[in-house]
Amino acid sequence: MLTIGSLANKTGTKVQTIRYYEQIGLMPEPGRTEGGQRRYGDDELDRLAFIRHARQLGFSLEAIRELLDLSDHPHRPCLEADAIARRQLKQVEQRLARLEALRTELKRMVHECSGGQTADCRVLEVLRDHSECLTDHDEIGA
Amino acid sequence: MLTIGSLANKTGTKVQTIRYYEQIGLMPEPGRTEGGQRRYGDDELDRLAFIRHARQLGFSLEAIRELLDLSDHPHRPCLEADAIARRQLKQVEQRLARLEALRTELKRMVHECSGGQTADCRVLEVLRDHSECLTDHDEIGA
DNA sequence: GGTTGAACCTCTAGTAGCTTGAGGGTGTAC
DNA sequence: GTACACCCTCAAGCTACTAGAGGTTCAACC
Repeated sequence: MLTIGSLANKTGTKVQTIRYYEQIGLMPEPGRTEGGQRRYGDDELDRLAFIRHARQLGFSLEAIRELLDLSDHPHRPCLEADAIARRQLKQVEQRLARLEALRTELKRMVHECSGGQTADCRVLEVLRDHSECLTDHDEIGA
Repeated sequence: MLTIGSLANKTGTKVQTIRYYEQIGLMPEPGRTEGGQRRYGDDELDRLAFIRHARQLGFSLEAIRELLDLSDHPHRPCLEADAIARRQLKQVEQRLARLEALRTELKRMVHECSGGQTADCRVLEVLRDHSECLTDHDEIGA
């Protein structure tokens, strides 16, 4: 039986985060001691490890909810899980493309900085003059 | 003189976002008509364009605040602006490295999916078994 | 001059995915 | 039996916006 703290340690999660996952129904309500402290078993450890791993891969909590649900029904076809992963892969590739464009522009800014006064600063100039910019207008979130 | 709506159009910003920037002090309080509607001039247009461009490059609002401040003092040395940009570049490169690792793992998951039952699903299996995972434990935000 | 309708106003609350803090109770080792 | 690390709940805060309610103003047209 694990306390919430040791579960947190084993999974690289913060204690508050575990309680948060319970609150939103991603983790089940665990057993409690007489005094009301949570105690966890191996099932919960596995489930939390699954969640954290998926989070590290960038899956949203909603996607993880679906994946856990699929994982709980081993006889359903796995097309759905596959679709979720493909969606995630696509998103990752889009973000990569955007970040690569940003890196290019940032590198250009930094390399052209003369080290003089801000009046001549290439960094500020580039930011001021949007016309030199390659990136498009729509999305911002990285 | 521009209304908030046309300023929004010209810069690819939402009206609410402009008001938000004003609220947090990133945009100045503009002049108003007798009826109380905001009216903007070219200075504000430039400032907002600067902000949006910097946001597209992934700078945080706090970083942008510093950059605007530097931009307002053309005779200060530009080392600071350069440092902010370098910091940003570093962050972008870190995120790129992480995303590339994610892409690799996601691709592996997706390509190995057999299309059978969830019980045999490679996607879920990989998520369950953290030991196959290459990514490290610390940061999660993409 | 009157009327219409798009665009404007303020204020509040919601989004994701947590994190932080206040104020207090529990469990265990010595 | 007492110290103290750990646990509890509840509420609020974070970033960077976005959405909606309920009401007002502007500009064009007749």
